[in-house]
Amino acid sequence: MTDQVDAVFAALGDPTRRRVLDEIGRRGGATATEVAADLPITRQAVAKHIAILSGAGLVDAQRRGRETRYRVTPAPFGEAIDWMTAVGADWDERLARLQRLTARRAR
Amino acid sequence: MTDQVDAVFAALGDPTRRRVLDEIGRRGGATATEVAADLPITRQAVAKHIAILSGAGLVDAQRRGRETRYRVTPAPFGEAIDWMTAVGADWDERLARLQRLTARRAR
DNA sequence: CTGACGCGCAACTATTTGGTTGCTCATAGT
DNA sequence: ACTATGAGCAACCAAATAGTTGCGCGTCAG
Repeated sequence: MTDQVDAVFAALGDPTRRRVLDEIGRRGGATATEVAADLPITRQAVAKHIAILSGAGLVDAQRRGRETRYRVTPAPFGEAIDWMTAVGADWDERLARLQRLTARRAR
Repeated sequence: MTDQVDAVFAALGDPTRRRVLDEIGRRGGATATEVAADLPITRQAVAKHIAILSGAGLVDAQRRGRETRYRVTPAPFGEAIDWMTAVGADWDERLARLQRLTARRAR
């Protein structure tokens, strides 16, 4: 339960990892080597990051032939947002509105 | 700019740190020693975590006498949510709705 | 004034982790 | 069949960091 949220925040905690996810999202899917081309790190480093993102359920792999293409699956974001609104809802009217919105979708 | 988002996600990346923030939020404000009482770590460790949370603007300190009481200031959550919705909006209808909501409040 | 309580700072340790290089394996193209 | 491209190990390195102990300082109560 919180396990999922843990994984999501841990995954998003690293800036490089967020850039990787961003890149995959912006392209509407990409391979590890494609992403690595736009970042100052090696393909293996990207692969590691993607593995972690995948572990958090934020990314979805589908191998076709010799290439593995990844897509963003932002569903787990919902729980992360839920947690944030739960912690801060009393303090901020906008967060309270978000809470109402996300609470309805829960389950 | 992204600096703020960086700090927020980095701060939330550690599970213990989220528990600290959670504890402060649930109590509606707390001191470092109070939080440490409920966690399996020392007061100093908690203090360090709070320092990082404070650096991210997620927590607000006010010293009164010999005790320093902290409150949650969840405003920075907004940018974090913005980032998430931006990455995943195409893929998830609920996120798209969140994006519309948060985009309006930007600035 | 004195003792206790709470905070902040500094030094040090151990683990995590982001990144690299080097290799092997499978698939695609010629 | 041969070569090149892309992915998946595995071992290794360096830096970051979560946590500890120890100390000194200000503040409240008797």
